[in-house]
Amino acid sequence: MKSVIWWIRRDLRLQNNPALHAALQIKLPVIPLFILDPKLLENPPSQRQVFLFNALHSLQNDIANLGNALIIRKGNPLQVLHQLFQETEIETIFAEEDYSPYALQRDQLVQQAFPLHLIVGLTIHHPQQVLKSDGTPYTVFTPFSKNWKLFPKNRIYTSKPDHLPTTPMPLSSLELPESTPLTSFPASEKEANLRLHSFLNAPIFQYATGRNMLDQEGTSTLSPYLRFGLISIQTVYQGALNALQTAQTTEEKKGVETWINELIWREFYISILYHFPNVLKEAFYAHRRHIPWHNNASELKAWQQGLTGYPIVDACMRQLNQTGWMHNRGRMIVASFLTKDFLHNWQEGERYFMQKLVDGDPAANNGGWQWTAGVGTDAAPYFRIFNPILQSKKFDSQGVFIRKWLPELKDVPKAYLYEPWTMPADVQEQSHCIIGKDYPQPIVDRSIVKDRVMNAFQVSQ
DNA sequence: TGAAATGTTGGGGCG
DNA sequence: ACGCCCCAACATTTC
Repeated sequence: MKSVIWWIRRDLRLQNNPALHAALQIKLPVIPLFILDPKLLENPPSQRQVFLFNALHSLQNDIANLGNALIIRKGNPLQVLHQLFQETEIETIFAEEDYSPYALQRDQLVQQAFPLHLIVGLTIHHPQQVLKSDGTPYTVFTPFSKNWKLFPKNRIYTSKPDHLPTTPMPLSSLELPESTPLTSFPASEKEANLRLHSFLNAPIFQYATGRNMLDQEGTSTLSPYLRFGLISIQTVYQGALNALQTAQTTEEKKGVETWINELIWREFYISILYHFPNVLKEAFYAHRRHIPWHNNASELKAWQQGLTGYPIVDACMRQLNQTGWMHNRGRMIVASFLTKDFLHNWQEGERYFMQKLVDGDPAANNGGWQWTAGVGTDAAPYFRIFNPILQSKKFDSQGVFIRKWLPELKDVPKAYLYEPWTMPADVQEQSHCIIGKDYPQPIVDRSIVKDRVMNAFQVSQ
């Protein structure tokens, strides 16, 4: 008897899974397969990889509860599939389509050798679908989002199947190494659904303002779960549409709409990477590819470690280092700081974020960095420079966030918290925080920043 | 999904 | 009553 492979890549879930749904339609035994591709594995493992392994463990349990077994194999996907096709009779392979340059190339090679059916599911719309009237891709967000909203949504909603027909012959599977759970992001499909629910329950209605507050839990924190598909974007989007129906005030409606916009930003950057894969190597705009960056190695290091002397920057970086996640407002602040205040090449920041972020996704991460640096699609103008002091006063108005991540500033009075270098010597002593010893002097003199950025960007034109 | 500089307006104090 | 100045609040411009 033949079987069907459900090749799992970025869709580690049972509920509302279009690829699994398609595989079940065939009415043959299903082989749930995950391939550990050495090209995508890191040593030592990043927090993202730990999250992935945790999620695989969880999926393994969920699949076992359906009377089937998740098969994990290690190696080049072509070779792994070749081996499987020799071990057992396989009718076809179903997988959710992935649009990163590496995934596209990999799947193209697999398709030349095997019957691989790619199903749309990573995004609501295929990147080929939302195009300008002349057939070329959008490079500006607003018209993209308008058009995106016009397209009818293909809604395949499938609840968790209650049975997964299994092959009569057991297939061998790799034992996953034990990995400790990430405290901030327990990796299971159930957790993803819980997070969506609690977000839709209240925070989404204040999202328009709440999303900016560093000291509040105003965001969904779904990004790692969407990154690996522990929840479906369709489920998430439908939840938001339902919230839109129940929104009472215009403010609440605005909150929901703002969040939906963020989901569209996600698809916008996936689309940009799909149509312009070169953005992973260079700035989207040719005239922004030769900026004379300052690129100081010790400044980069201070930024990475959260030791720049600017509290909000350091707090955000330490949140990233410790949890593998950073608030979106924080990402903008620290990215602006690296690329503008330090005038450091955005690609170095992009790389560091990819190393550290549990939700690190090449499309969104690249898009965000090019946006902040002012070198990419629909980018912030290059002269838009975030003032870390103003930003922290605005979005961490009580200083709760700074104190949480910078224990050395715990006792610093609020009046000096945002600019600790202004503390008189006696106050430094009283608050057990000697500037230059317990907490660094600010590394860059912000009064030179704007001129330096303006010069660098003008030279590059 | 800036920030700072510059411009405009309007209310109140005051001679 | 009126003009003048000051200045905060808001709007516009500039990078």
